[in-house]
Formats: sequence, C-alpha cells, structure tokens
Amino acid sequence: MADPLADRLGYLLKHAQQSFAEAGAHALAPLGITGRQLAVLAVLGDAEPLSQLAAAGRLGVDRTTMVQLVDELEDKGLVERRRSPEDRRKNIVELTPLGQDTLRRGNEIHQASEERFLADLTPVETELFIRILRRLNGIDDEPAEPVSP
Amino acid sequence: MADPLADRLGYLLKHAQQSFAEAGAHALAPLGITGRQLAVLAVLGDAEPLSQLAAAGRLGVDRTTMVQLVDELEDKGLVERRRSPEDRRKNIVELTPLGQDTLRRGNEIHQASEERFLADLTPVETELFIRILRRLNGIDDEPAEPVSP
DNA sequence: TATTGTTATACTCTATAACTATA
DNA sequence: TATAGTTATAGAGTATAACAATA
Repeated sequence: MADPLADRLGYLLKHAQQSFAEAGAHALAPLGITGRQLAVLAVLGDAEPLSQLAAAGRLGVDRTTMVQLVDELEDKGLVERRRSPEDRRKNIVELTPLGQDTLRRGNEIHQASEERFLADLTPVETELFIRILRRLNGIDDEPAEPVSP
Repeated sequence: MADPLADRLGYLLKHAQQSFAEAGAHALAPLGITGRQLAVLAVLGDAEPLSQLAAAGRLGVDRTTMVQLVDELEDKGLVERRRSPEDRRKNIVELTPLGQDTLRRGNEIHQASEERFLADLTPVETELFIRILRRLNGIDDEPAEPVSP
C-alpha cells in the first residue's frame, strides 16, 4: 500500500465520518434539514423539554452556538422557544408538531442511511464496530442481557 | 441509555475522530506541529518528490489549501519548494533534513498516541476495527496472505 | 454575584474566482 | 488554451467577550 495515510487512524476516522456525513446530508435534503439539525431535534425531542443550555450540554456545543442552532430550527418552524415559568432566565425549547414529524421522518432516513453505509459489513462486524465506537467514546455498554433461564 | 445521540453512527464517528485528534495534537505539541501537518509531511516524505498539486490530491484538499499547508511547513523550515526542471509551472516540495527528522519523530508519537487511544481494545478488536474502517473508506484490504504450504 | 440567553466579533478551515507564469 | 501556483475573498463552523434580564 503506497499511501502513507491509509493506515492512519486519524485519517480513517476523519474520512469515514466525512463520507457518512455527506451521505446523510444528501439523504436528508428532501426534509430541508442537515444532519446536525436532526441531531438537535433528536436531543430536544427526546424526553422532557430542555433549556438551551441543557441541550447545548447534550450536544457538546457552547451556548452561543446553541442560540444559532435554535434560531435555524425556529425559522423553519420546527421548534418553539418559551420562557420557563420556574426560572425566567431559561428558554424551554420544544418541538412543534411539524418538528416532531420531521424528527420521526429524519430518524427513518438516518437509519436507512446508516444501513447503506454499513451494508458491506456482516451483521457481526456491524455490531462489533458500533460497540467499539461506543467504547472509544466512553459510552459504557449496557451489561450483557441476563441469559433467559 | 437516555442519550438519543449515543447510538448514532455520525455522532460516534465524529466524537471518536475529535477526541483522537485532540489527543494527537497534544502529543505532537512538543514537536511544534499539528496532526494535519504531520500528515502533510508523511505524504511529502513518502516516496518520490511530489508537486503541490499531486500532494493535494493525496491529501484530499484543493490546491489553494495546499499552498497554505506548504507555507506553514516552509516557515518552520521543514520543507522546501523548488521549481521542477521538467515543468517550470510545478513546485516540487521536498523535506529538509529537519523535516525528515520531524516526520520520523512525529510518526513515533503518532503511533504511540494511536496505541493509547485503542488501548482498551483486544488485539483482535483493534485489527478488526482498523480493517472495517479501511473497508468503509474504500481501501481494499490486501488479499489474505497465501497460506504457507 | 452568578446564570441564561443574546449579540458582536474573531478565528479556523476550507473553497471559489481571478491573476501570473508556464506549457 | 490549459495547467500549476498564488492571492484575495468568502463561507461554514465555532468560540470568546461583553451585555441584558433574571436569580
């Protein structure tokens, strides 16, 4: 292999991430959102409503970036800000019905895109690959399911 | 797992890449170069001398970006441009002795950084992980070594 | 005083367009 | 005319600093 970069972990990770992101962006284009915006919707639509700062923490961005992310989604009519009654410094950000629908459809598209990206792998390879990535990200795997008696 | 991003391939790839890049940047800091600059040195120092455009192709950047990358390395005294005698439009970029030494030491640091990053994996997992990444990047694995007779 | 959201600003990375010189 | 390198410029993406409202 003549390419001196081909074995570099950083190169492999970066380009895998880039080509997956490009494929995802292309797949999501009909919905009018980016992969990043889908991730924001996923965080905001996950469980109980979040403040901007709380959502920023989940996404790993700072609060000024979060302002812009929420701006974009609000401009598209996908989320709404409202002042928290308990702490009027906070904006609670909630998905609109359109946002919820977009999240649902985006998730389906993302899932299909992920499957296409991993299509060349065997099921065993796919599972191991995801598990390793989780481990490298410091996400503990759930304990092995208890063997049914 | 409450985190709605934790299972997303894009999130896992992006954050794995980022934390590895950060670790690498930290490890390379004593050499005074970034991971990106080490990659450029690796391409330029690999085999026969390359023009800027040829190197840009290997790195997957465009020629204007390559100008800046070479500028940075030239400012540090790690590479030198010279006009190609065969085609005076081309700059042949070669590593200086300092550049060669920096590449060698950078490779050692990079290798150690990679090993630390993957330290939690078993050797089998490590090999499979790299192989899968190569496959996802469209890099053909060399054919299985012929079984010794 | 500290926290949340916001704005203005700047910095990095990268690409596009236009220019120079060479072919 | 086309190609290689360069420059100026612009566009994402992100962060820092300062400010207003609220605690």
